[in-house]
Amino acid sequence: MTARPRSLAAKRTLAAEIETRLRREYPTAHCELDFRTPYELLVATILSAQCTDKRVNMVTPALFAKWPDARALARATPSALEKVIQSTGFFRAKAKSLLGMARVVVEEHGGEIPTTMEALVALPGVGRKTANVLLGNAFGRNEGIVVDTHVARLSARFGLTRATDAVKIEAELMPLFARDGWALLSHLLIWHGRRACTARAPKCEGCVLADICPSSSI
DNA sequence: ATCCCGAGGG
DNA sequence: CCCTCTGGAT
Repeated sequence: MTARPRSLAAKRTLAAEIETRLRREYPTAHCELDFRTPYELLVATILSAQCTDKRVNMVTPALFAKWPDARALARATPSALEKVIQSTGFFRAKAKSLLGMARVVVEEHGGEIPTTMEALVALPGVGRKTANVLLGNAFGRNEGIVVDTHVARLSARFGLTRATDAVKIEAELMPLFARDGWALLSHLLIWHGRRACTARAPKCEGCVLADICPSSSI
């Protein structure tokens, strides 16, 4: 347990220590979604909202066998698609997103998933979080830190950020970490947020960051 | 009951 | 800023 960092320098020092420790704690942290192409990762990521990656991985093999790329998916009927993805929840909204996404990809990008933040976010059902996952994990880009609820909560607890809006949190967070490796860093923060730094009843005992955390209960 | 690596819409 | 969309796991 420590005081909340005040200066930019103090925040950077804390951020670097957090990253070092998390890299050591989770040497094999990686994206748990199964995918072989950018198209597959985009579909899987859209399906992963409010759903575990395990469950997404249970439905995607059938989905990709039926609709192996955006051109095929664009021709799917909503009911057939809904049937396949039903167990991931929000299935009507997700089917609508997937179909709209596939159609825009075919009509405006020649059937290939676009590789820029601007074009990705313009796709139906694709927000900043999903776009960041694609950029980091499918295109090897390094354009930002993925800010989801876990990253938002964890960085707030460490006093690294004050904003509640994801875009502002990202802007506050990026200057604090080294410029390379944001994709891996995002995974580490999310991973730790899910496993230890949970929303309710965080597992501070045994947390590798407890002694440098301003919010730790121990 | 409560939570899940969100996005769109009012 | 609020609400809604949904099934499954715990």
